[in-house]
Amino acid sequence: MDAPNQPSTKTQKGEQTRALILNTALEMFRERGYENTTMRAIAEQARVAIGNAYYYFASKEYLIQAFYDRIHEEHLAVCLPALEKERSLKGRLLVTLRLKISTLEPYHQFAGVLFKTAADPRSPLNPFSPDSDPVRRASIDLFDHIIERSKVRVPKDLRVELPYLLWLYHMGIILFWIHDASLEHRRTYRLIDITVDLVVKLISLASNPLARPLRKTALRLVAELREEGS
Amino acid sequence: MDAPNQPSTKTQKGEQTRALILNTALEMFRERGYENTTMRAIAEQARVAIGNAYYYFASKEYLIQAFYDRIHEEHLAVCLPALEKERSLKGRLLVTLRLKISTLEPYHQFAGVLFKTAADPRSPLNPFSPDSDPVRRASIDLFDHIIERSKVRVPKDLRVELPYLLWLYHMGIILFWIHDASLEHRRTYRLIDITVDLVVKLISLASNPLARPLRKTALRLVAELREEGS
DNA sequence: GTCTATAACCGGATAGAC
DNA sequence: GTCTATCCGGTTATAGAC
Repeated sequence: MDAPNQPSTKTQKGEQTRALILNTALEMFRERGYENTTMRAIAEQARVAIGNAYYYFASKEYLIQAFYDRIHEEHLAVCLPALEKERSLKGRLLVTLRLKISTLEPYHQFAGVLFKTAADPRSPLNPFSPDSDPVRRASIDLFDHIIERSKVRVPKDLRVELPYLLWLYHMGIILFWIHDASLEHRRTYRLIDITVDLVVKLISLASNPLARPLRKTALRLVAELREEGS
Repeated sequence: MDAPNQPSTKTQKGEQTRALILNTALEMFRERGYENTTMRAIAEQARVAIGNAYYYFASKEYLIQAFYDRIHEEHLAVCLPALEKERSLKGRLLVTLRLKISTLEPYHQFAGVLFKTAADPRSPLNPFSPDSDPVRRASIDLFDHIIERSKVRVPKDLRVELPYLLWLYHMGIILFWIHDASLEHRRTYRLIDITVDLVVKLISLASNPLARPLRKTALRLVAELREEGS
């Protein structure tokens, strides 16, 4: 079952061409920014016809969707090995978030566009949209893995929602990073240090049996907000 | 000192033309949405040349900036009288937020675009950008007024940051509303009810002398995040 | 199923005359 | 302040080749 934006690159060659176009585009985005890179220029640089670019990517925005996938893969590649050495939840979260930011680093100036389109509820690039389902799931799964293989014990009800909540939190960090103009994004790293500490403490507090009623209420609210429609 | 996007409409006639274009645009946005309304169509409907529209609004997006101003004015007009009858902080926040949503109501389907552009750090429409300074200040001032004329007592350090924090909170509510597809946006109103209650309780907790150290830490974090640059 | 080449459409934005 | 003409780039359409 292919997503509508992934026009079934069935053949070997098709796969290659698709990758070629995407790589070319991402490189150009990094170097000159998104707006300054025209579809014509991407096609020319990749030495394909412009129609071909549109054959693989329904629109310029879909190149961004593909970028999400790419980033997630790269992040996993560095993150999973690093996680092997960390068993505390705090350490695991720190590693994950820091590596996420460093993976995104080369694209900082281009990242504004990401969230720009991502914030439109009708855009397929909205991380909550159906089109983003696969990446989002994969990303949430990572947080599930982080909890699962850590030493923490959390109550079942919280355990279920926690990966999603941590994913939301991580989106917040990225949003901050996008706006962060400090040198080497030190403020983002500082924010990570501070908030990871808070988050872990909060989880521990919420796991206390005494906090059960409050936790139930809070989780009901969360569940309600996640619902779609009516 | 005029903002760069407000090309000094000094003359009577200029003021009129500007208003005409803006009104026409907003009406068309409401009826057919932002993307489906072309600058050409706006100009035609308003019976001005397209170049003239660009004389008053540097880009199509700047019409949105003007929309912010307009909404804020309308909100104030209904909100201030209603606030006269409410002295409790909780009641005042409820009134303010509910009226904000109802003021925005006619523009719900067009609102996606707002946050779309608003999320781009380089966009002048970003509510944190210098161009948005006047509206943002005015909006934060409203929250200052809400606290000031209410019965609550909050410690000085918190008092200073509170208007900004409440403004942020209100932005979060709007973001939720934009994504809210429920009938008559009931979920947003429910969210307001629940969270206003939480917020007020939290303020009261944070005002407790025992909470002083924690409050100091939290406020330092907030202050740090607000800083610009380096 | 992939891919090319080319022309055309559409709408945001700009230039320069008046 | 206002207009017309033009540019530019995303996107589509066409028609055909491997």
